[in-house]
Amino acid sequence: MTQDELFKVLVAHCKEYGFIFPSSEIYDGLAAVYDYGQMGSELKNNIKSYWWNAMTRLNENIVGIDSCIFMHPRIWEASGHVGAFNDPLIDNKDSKKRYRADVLIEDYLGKIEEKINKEVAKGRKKFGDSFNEEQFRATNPNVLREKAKWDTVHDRYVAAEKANDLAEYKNIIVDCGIVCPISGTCNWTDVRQFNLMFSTSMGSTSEGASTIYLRPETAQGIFVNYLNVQKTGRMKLPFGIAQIGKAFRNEIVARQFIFRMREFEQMEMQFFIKPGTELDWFAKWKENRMKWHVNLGMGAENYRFHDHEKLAHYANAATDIEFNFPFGFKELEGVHSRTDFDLGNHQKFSGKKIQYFDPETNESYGPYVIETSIGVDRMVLAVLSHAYKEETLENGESRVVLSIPAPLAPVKCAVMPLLKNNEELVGLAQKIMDDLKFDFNCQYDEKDSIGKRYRRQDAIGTPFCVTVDHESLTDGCVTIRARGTMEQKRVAISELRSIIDKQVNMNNLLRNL
RNA sequence: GCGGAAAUAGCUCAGUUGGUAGAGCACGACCUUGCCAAGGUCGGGGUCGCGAGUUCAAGUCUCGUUUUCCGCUCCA
Repeated sequence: MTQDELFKVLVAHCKEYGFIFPSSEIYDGLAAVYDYGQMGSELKNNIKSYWWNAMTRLNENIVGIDSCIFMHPRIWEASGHVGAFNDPLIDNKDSKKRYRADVLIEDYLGKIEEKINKEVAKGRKKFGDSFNEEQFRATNPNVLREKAKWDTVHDRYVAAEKANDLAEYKNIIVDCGIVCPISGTCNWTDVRQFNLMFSTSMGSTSEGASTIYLRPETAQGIFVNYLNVQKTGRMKLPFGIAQIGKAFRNEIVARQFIFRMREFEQMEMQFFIKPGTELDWFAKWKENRMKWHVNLGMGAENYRFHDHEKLAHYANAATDIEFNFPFGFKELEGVHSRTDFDLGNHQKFSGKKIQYFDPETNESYGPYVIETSIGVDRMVLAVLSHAYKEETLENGESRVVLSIPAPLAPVKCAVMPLLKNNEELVGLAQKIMDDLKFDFNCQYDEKDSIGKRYRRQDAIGTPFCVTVDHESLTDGCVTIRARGTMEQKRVAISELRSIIDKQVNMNNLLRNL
């Protein structure tokens, strides 16, 4: 099976066994939005819990918050999202190429400048030492003609930009005869604005309403609460704030199942530090985060760092932790050194002083930030795509098994009576179920043959199956069967809890960090 | 967003030159069954993605639309 086929089969498996459904499916679905089903939400919760506890419990200087999706609109100006996420785009209908309309016009203006410069150079050559550039520019007809053209276009461009007049952008492009460099034609679509942020309005009356955005990242909720947390938590640098929450991006193309969705969930931690120490902390968090991933036991060879050569406007160091998905190594988590870009801008835009008074040096400064940011949905996909296996058994039959790391598995244990028409077996199985359900997510199943029930549990990644037979009624023992090896052992009912706990308890994972 | 392909039962699919929708698996009930799925009997389930049009008649032809997949594009 190719990786491509594997991916398709995985998507089907996710739907069939209640992990992930297309959103609004009975209404034909909604593009690039997916819902988590009864199994998927358990898996997702377990992943979040592994991250949250690793951050907030294992680090005394990291605390968690839960900020809102709605935030003051000015926050997105301060963060740079309003500027950077708003591009006027235009397509050439012949070459099918897409351009930024403003860039096309600026390039055109640049070409006119080039022409003028050429004329000036010609004049300089012609007149030699007696050349007076100012006078030449003011009198030469060729220069004057080009300069007039430049002025007209530039004025229109500036006005259009100021008024955000998309139709005028297109008029300028058409009027100037700007052509697509690929097709050479002037066959353009209308200019459209692609704002990656979703917006809605707050206020119940239309005249009193203001536009607010659904957050495109959770990080800003942490930055705007920096002062609150630092003061009320009596936090001293270095310290971190962790958060798990939904974010929304109106992606032009959202595809690859839950890898790129329009509504997604992030787990972000912003670590505040003294300026100048950022590269040390950056290296430390890189290592720390990689350890968290590898600790799940899905194979160190399936992860790699991808250091950014080209840095975003806010960063002075950045790396991705990539995972070997069925469609190749792709970003799973980002670790960024964000300098004081965010806090500094919030200080500027809000007018509130956002500084840290360092009691050791008696000086005040704006903290620097190391960010770790991981997509929960990508993490779910990483776990599922790694876990999915089709095995051929010794007897020639095949089984589908999800080798999900046991602490992350949605169901930890299935309890089943060997026969369903026996009141005693059913009664004992239910008694065991009632006992274990306080410690683990358990499933009771009495339908179909025992082998079939085992396969059903394999397909959702349940680490243990417990089977009650006639002997159990007298000897107090049951058969426990392991997902990975399919091996069965006879154990005392009283030991069940500790046997299962050993494998599925998340604290054992955390202890290895 | 552009181009191409696809959409029939929960799943995988069949359905002839247009003539009132089928199979296997799955699902439910009962029987059978002593540990790695698919034994028996009976049963439920589809306005063929949605909306128009052509036609005496549309799952089938035409147009539109939605969703998915592939390629391009985009991804501070």
